[in-house]
Amino acid sequence: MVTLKDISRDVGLSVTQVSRALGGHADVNTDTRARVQRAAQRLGYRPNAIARGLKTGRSGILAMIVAGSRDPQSNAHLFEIVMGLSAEISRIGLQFVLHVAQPGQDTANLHEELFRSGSIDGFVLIGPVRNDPRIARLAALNAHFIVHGRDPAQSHLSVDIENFEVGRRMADYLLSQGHRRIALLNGPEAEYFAVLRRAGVAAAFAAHGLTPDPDMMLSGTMIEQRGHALALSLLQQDAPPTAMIAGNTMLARGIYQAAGELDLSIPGDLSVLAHDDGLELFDVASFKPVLGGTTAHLTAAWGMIAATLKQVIDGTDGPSLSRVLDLGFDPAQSTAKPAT
Amino acid sequence: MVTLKDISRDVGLSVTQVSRALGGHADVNTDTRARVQRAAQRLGYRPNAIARGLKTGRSGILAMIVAGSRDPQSNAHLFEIVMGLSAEISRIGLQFVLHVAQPGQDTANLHEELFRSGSIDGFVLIGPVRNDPRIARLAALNAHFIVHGRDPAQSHLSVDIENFEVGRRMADYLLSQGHRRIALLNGPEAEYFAVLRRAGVAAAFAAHGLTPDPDMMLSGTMIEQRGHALALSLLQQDAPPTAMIAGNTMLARGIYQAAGELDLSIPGDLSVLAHDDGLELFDVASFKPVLGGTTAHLTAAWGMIAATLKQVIDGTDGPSLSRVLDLGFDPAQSTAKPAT
DNA sequence: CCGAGAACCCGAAACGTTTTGGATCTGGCC
DNA sequence: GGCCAGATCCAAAACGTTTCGGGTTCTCGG
Repeated sequence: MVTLKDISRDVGLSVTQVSRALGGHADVNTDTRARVQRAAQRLGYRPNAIARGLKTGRSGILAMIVAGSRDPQSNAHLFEIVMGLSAEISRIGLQFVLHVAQPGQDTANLHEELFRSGSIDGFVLIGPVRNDPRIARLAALNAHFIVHGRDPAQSHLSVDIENFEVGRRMADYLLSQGHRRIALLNGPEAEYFAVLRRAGVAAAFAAHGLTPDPDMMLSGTMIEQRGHALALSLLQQDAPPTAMIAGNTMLARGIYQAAGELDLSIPGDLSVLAHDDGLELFDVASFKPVLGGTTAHLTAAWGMIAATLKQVIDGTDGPSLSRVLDLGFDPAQSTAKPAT
Repeated sequence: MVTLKDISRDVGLSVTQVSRALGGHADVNTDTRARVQRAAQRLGYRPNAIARGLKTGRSGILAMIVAGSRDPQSNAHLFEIVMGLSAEISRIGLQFVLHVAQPGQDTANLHEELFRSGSIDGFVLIGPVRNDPRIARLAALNAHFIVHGRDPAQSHLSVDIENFEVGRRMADYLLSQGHRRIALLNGPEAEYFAVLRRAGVAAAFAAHGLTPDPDMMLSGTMIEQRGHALALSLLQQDAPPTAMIAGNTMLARGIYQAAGELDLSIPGDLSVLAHDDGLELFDVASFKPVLGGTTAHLTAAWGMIAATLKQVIDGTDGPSLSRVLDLGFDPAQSTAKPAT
C-alpha cells in the first residue's frame, strides 16, 4: 500500500504538505501541488478510507437493513429498491452496505448495533409504520438517517410522494366519470402512505357530496394473489363495484386476472386504476388494456435520498431537506363511464 | 461514543488491559476480566470498527460489484444472489457492500479502485468468463476473492457445482429412455459452466456410441423469452427434437409455453429436463407437469462462499478451499420414452 | 533468604490520515 | 534597519484500537 509518507519521501516534502496539496488546501505552492499530484499518480496512491475515517469520524458508508421475506413478489419490490438505491449511492462516491436481517431479528437493535460500531455514516429506512421503533431509536442516537415515506407520529427527514393526492386523484377521476361503487384495494394501513391514500379517496367522495362504502375500502399486502382474491369476491357480491383503485400494479394484475375469469371486460364492465411505482420487474406495458392511474417512479426517489443524506452528513444541509416528489396521472385505457 | 479509554477510567485499569480483557487474551485476571466486561456492558461500549480496522488492516467488509441490467429476469436472478449472499455475510458478522456499476463502467477497474481504498477485505465474483479480467486484476493485486463458478484459464478460489455432470446426467437419462434427437438450450458459452455442461452432454452421447446434433446445441442468455423462441423454431423444423435440456427453469418455462402453443403435450410429445438453481422467484412448483432435472440450490453456495472468504482473510485456511457442491437429480414428471 | 517463574499489569508505539499552531522566508514599506 | 503581511512549509497531536516489550508482585522450591 502506498501512503502519504511514501509520497512525502518521493517529493521531499512533509506528510502535512502532501496531504494539503492533494486535499486542495490553499497554502501550498502551485508548482508543489502539481509535483505532488504527479507523484501520487505515478505511485498509484489511493487515500486509505479507514485511516481517513478514523480521523474525520466519517466512513463514507450508508447502510440499509432489510428483512428477508419468503414472498417472491415482495422480494422483487425490495430488489428494485436495493439496486436502485445502491446504484445512486455508488454514483456519488459513497459505499452502500446491505444488511439482510435474519427472520425474527429486531431491526431497531440492528440499526443501533451497526451505528455504534462507528462505521456507518447514515441509514436509509423504507416502509415506515406508525411510531416506527427504528426511527425512534436512530433519532435517540442522533444518527443520520432518511426515510422513504413518512411516520406521522415522529419528525424525521424524508423523501416521499403525495399519497393523499394518489387516492384523491384516482377517486376523483372515477367519480367524475359517474362511478359510485368504487373499491379501494389499498396497501397495509399500518403504513402511513396507505392511510393517506384512503383519506384522499374519502376526500374525493366528500367533494362530490358522497361517502365511500367502507366495505369496499380494503387494506393489506400489495401482491397479485391478494388482488385476485379480493377482486373475485368483490365482483361476485350483490352490488359489485363498477371501478377499482389498486395500490400498485401487482394488485391490478390480480384484478385483471379475476375480471378475465369472470368474463368481465375492462373497461366495459369494470374500470381499473392503479398507482404505478415504475418498477421494472412488473412493467405496466404488459397490461391489456393499458392500465391507467397515478405514476411516480421509485427510481427518482433514490437519487434524492442519496444526495440528501450526503448533504446531511457533510453538514451542508439547509433548513429542511425533506422532499415531496412529483406525481403523474393518466387514465389510459382501463376506465370508462359505468354501464348504467 | 464510548471508547476503551472511558472504560479504563471507569475501572481504573490501563487501556491495554481493558483491550486484552475484552479481547479474551490470556494474561488478565478472571475477576478483572469480569469487572471490565460489566463496565463495558454498563457503559454500552462497542468497539470502533474503523479504529480497529486501521490497526489490524482488516475492515470486516466484503464486497460485490454488479452491473445493473435492463432485463427484468436477469435482474431477478441477481436479486436472489444479492439477498442470499448478503444474508450469509451478515450472519457471520461481516458487512456486505454492494456496488452497482454504471452501464459501461470497467468493473475490473472498479474492483481495483475499491481494493486500493483499503476498506474491502475481500470480493465475491459471479459469472466468470474465460480469462476474466476481474480475476486477473484482483490476483495481481493480491486481493482476497472468491469466484462463484470457475475460469479454466486462471487459478483461483472458487465455489462451484459439477457442471459437467449437470449436462451428462440429464442427457444420459434421456438417452437411456430412448431419445436421440435431444436439444440443449444452454447458457452463454462465454461462461465456462455452459461449456462444461455441453461437454457433459457430448460425453453422455459418446457413452451411448452417439454424437449430438450440433444444430441442437444452442448457447445464449437464459431467459424465458429465449426458451420460448428457440423451442418454437426447433419444434417446427422437419425432424424436431423429442427431448430438450434447459440450462435453467426460466428457459424451461419458455419451452413449456411453446409446447402449449403448438398443442404438444409434455411429456407425451416432448420430454423436458432442466437444471434448477432453486431460485425462489421462479419456483419450479408452478410447472405442470412437474419439471424434472438436476438440482443445486444456489442458496447453499452463499454460506460456503462467505465462510470460505472469511477463512482466507483470517489466514486460517487450509491447503485448498475451493469447493464443489452436491448435485441432485430427479426426472419428475416431465419425461417419457419417445413416441416412436 | 534467594532466585525463578508465573500471574498480572502497563507505557508507548503503531496503523494513515487530517488539522492545529506555529516556523521560516520573502518583499515592501516606513 | 525594523516591521508586517503574505506565502509556503512543517512537527506534532489526535482519532481508537492492538500489540510489543517490558515491569511489578507473588509464590514456591532450594
